[in-house]
Amino acid sequence: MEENAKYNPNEIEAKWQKFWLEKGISLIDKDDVTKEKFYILDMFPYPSGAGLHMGHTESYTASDAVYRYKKLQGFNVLHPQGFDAFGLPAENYAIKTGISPVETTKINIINYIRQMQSLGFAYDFSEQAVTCDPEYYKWTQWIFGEFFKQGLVYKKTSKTNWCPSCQTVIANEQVVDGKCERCGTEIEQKEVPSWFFKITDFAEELINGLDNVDWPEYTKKNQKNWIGKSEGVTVKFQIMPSPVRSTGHPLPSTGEDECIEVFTTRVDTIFGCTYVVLAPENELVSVLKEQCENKDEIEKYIEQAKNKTELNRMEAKEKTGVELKGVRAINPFNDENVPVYIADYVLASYGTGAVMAVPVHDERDWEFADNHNLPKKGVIIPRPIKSGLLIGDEIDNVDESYEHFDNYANKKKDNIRKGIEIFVEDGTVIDSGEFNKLNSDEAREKMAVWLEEKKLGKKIVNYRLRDWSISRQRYWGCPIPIVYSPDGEAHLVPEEHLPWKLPMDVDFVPTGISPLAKSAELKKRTEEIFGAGWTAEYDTMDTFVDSSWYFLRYPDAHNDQEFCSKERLKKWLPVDVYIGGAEHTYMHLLFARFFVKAMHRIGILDFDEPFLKLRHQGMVLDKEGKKMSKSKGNVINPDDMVAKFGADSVRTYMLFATPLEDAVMWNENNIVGVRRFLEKVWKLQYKITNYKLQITNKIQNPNDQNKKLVSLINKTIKKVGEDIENFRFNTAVSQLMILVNEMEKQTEIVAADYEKLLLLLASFAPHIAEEIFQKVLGHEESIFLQKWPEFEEALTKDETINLVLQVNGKVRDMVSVGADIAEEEAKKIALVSEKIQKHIGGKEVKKIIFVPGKLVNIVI
RNA sequence: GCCCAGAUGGCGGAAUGGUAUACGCGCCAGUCUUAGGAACUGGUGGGAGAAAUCCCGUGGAGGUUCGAGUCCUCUUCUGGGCACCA
Repeated sequence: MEENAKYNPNEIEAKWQKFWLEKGISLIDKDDVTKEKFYILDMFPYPSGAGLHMGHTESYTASDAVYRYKKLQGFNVLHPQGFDAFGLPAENYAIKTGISPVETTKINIINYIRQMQSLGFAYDFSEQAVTCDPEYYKWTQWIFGEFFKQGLVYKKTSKTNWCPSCQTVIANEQVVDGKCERCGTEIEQKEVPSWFFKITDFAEELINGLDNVDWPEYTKKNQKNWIGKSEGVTVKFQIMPSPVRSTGHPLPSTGEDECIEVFTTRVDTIFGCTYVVLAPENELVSVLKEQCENKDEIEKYIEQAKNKTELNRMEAKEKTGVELKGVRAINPFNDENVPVYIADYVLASYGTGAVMAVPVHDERDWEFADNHNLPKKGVIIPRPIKSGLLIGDEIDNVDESYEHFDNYANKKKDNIRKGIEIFVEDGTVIDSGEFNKLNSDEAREKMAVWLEEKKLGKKIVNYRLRDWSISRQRYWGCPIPIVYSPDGEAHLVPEEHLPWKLPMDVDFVPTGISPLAKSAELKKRTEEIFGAGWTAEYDTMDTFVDSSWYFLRYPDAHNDQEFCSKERLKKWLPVDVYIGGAEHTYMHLLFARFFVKAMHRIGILDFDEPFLKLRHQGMVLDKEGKKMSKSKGNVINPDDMVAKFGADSVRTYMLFATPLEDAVMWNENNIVGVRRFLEKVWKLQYKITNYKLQITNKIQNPNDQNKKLVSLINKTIKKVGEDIENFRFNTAVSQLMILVNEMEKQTEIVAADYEKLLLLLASFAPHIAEEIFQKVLGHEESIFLQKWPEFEEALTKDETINLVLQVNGKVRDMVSVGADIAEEEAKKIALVSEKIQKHIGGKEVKKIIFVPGKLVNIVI
């Protein structure tokens, strides 16, 4: 070993990457029963032409660190990677250049794998999941088939979001700000036939399952909000002819069933209802308008509403609407008749497509009432509060109870009652007959019972979640395995014909018709198998379908009999840790959970949550904290960073800069810190007492001089392990820095200690650890086949501590004492301290607090 | 508007209710060097002071506590998400 051999990352990194590959260090025996399994999963990337971005780099570094740590701990760790390879960008590129997506995808995947290996990510690439590979999508189609057989798939024509640029339908969940998530074009409304997955069937399970997984709380909350459960009641408002009806003709007879059924979560406010609103699309409107004197006006409004996209309706500043003049509705609770409106702020798709409007207790109704000069009436008032206690329940007369409170509360109550002030919270019910004095929640319960007894309504649960539309009029996706008989009936493509392959003879240019419709190969194949006149489904699947089950494939990716063997499924699933971006808080995670729950219900899986533990990585921003984007020209390429600083430095900096879930500002000036740290680790090799020293886990004759080091090593082993378990990589790295700084101060270090350092470092900076382990310490085996070092709990504790002496909570002195100092002894020491005495200043000591191992606080 | 997350030195950040600012960057001084850089050593929250030392300090205002960056209430600002869901 030359004394002045420099740390040259580019040289050693390439060398060890080759070594690991050749020795198959990252390959695992998936049927090994001798070790406990651990499945750590990354969100697989879309293989774009731009290559891996820094966001991937961060989360894959984190998962790679966990992988290496778990492996050293003796687990059999599955750490797979694949590619979400279907999708629009490849198709758009094909439209532009004429190069087939098959080709570009292949090239991009090779590039991605090269980049991942250059960063030292230890993926087992022998079993990948590549969604555009027929070997993979055969099983996407098979699962679709199972869902189909179980009635979890259906086809319907509906008003859907149409992207004029992509020439395709997209799901509600994929509309961002009313624009296409992928291309940014404004979405239009269009009637398109589409296949749906019945995800709404699983709404309740999708909410409940969240209780059993270790996910960030905000992710769970977001999933729940997305599903949007709301409990309420339906109420039937009987329709009656308007007393102001001017045509003179009698109304067509309205049977008892001729009702407007509204949905509300706030039935406690129903005595304040001053009008009823129907969505323009509500079926009743077409009947009711016939009896209205302003039929033309109504029809015009319906027409307008139809042409508006959902976005326009939502964005409209003013709440528009038209009264159905000639119709009134009777509030079953107080027999009042109120006017009926149609307005597009009411959505046909939610609830019953009709609402009762209570302006004083709902902001939207308030606004609409203002615009149309409708009356307002308040029936819920804030609960009287006295001395912090709710006393509303104890009071017989609500008015009287207010006399005890200040004018503000009194005035507020009056304003609400008169309809001058809005109040949307729960409170106490007034002016509501037999329901007076109840709290909102009690009133809701009693009113629901009242409705159900009289058969005027019932409790129902509503979800915001809608079924998942999966049809796409695109080429580069998984073909939907459906064929149509000449009479137009849909049939599942039988399993023996799977994979139902994507034809190759296709013109990509979008015309609004699915590209597959133009394939002669597909037509020929369909007719040969099924008979003349049969046609194939021309739509392909949403790529979110492909990514909803890929984690089930990894353990057995080459299996052509099953999507995964029963044994491997049982051994490996569910995923222990899943790391990926917070942008998938809604869609991908919800869809993947739906798939697993549906497969569980069918009996294909014996677990019903895919990801036991989930962690998100933050965004990688430029050094000014701005998002990286092509247009800003601030995109950083991982290749350049690896070339400049070395993979180990890039990896370690990624983890050190900030907690995993926080945004990292990529500042090249700061990487020098971890680079210096690695240089220090490198130079420590020249302090080893004897390169050939036998390695043992025992401490070599600890003497007073290295006691501190021994303790520090034990502490570091403990902390780095705990930090990795808890995804606190930043503090793990800083602890290693502290250890290295201490080792540097030693005139010599023993090889055993150095080796421990390397093992702790290996998860973050694998190349330098392997280099020193083999080349300096002379091992002939990879460091990743070793064991995580052990520590002794007793040695992690300091023998002496700095006992903090406080007066009234302020630090006044500090003395070095034994860590196990007793209370009496500590108090005695505190009281004899000159500084403490000075601050006591002869005053009476009221109390002395002692915190073992920490401090004494004297209270005067 | 609603929901979620956050606010700590010049900067990234650390801190089971118990020494606020670990670790790193930057900066200052020194050693070395023809010089620059690199490397190494020491210093580095603000204020007063020759010093000992004292006072103030975790967005703001209150509160709980012997003791609050940490817990509670209100508030301001920033970031992210959702958007008429009755």
